[in-house]
Amino acid sequence: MVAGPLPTPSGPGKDRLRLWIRLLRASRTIEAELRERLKKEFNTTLPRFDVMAALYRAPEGMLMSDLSRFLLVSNGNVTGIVDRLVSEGLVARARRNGDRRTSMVRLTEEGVRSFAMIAAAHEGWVGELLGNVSEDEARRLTGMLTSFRSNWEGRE
Amino acid sequence: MVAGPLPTPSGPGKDRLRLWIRLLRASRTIEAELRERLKKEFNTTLPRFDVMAALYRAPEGMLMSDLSRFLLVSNGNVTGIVDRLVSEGLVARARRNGDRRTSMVRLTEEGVRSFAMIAAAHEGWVGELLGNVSEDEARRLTGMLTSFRSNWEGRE
DNA sequence: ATATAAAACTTTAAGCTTGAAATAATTTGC
DNA sequence: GCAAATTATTTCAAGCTTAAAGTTTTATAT
Repeated sequence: MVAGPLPTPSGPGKDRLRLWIRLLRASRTIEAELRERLKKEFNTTLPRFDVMAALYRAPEGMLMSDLSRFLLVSNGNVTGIVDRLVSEGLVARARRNGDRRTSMVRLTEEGVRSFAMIAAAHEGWVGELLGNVSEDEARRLTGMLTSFRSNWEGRE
Repeated sequence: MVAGPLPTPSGPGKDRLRLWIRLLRASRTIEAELRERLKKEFNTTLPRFDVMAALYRAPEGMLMSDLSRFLLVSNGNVTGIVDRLVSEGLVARARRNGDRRTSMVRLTEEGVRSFAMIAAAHEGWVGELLGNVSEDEARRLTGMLTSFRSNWEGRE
């Protein structure tokens, strides 16, 4: 849904539709640029970066279900991404004694080192790509987005 | 990149990073909900909807390359989606006399009817999902997003 | 004219994504 | 204790996505 159904929609509710289209186009444009740079500079992907970022925040590890809930993606999806990260030695699964259904997933030492480097570049890129948003404006926008995010928290 | 590298980043440039994370989470949350409803209510997908929306705006048709540029996705991607829409009778390709490399892609009559129905529901959903954003706030947010979109237009 | 380059698409391989079905382990209700 | 339900995860099929390589057609430069 990058496009609106009509060139310039108007009428009740059209302002929200237009907002949604802009929001989506903005995030897709930035996302595409970040994905390209991750590939070119670090030979990695956005989903891998997402998973590693989540794990970096949780040194003690996360359950697969926590990961998928946090990343807003399906369970099966995370399985595949983690599989690949494990095969590259960036992530490790550890079976737990308590509950043998679950496995704690965490970054390896190499994973931590690797992510730290990528994250630093990533932050710089975002700063660059959003360079024409002033810090003040960024805070205000963030506030507005947060306010309507709260309507969604815990939904299902 | 739904997650930040640290729970609460702070320092120079962190406001833009936080904005980006919020932007991405907001659009992914809404996107996921719309995708689910498109599937449940109309047995279709977001990419199909995107393509049809673009074609609905252009009754005379669009070139494949125009479509992919407009939708911000790769050429090969559009080929597959259009293939499926053609096989379902919603879209038609028409070879042009002038340049035999290109084909004009357009909605069929059934495609137009189908899209009109889906688009009406879609607009309602967006209105609902962004219900707690006032119309005025929506216009202001749209303006802010547009201003930094302009930095990207025509980039490559 | 004719090679060369450019343009418009399609194809391909690898990976991402979902929803649904399948497995396995744990918890709950009798 | 044991069947039934629940929970955590993986597997699967279908479709989406990209970048790169391949095809066909058109434009350009000798």
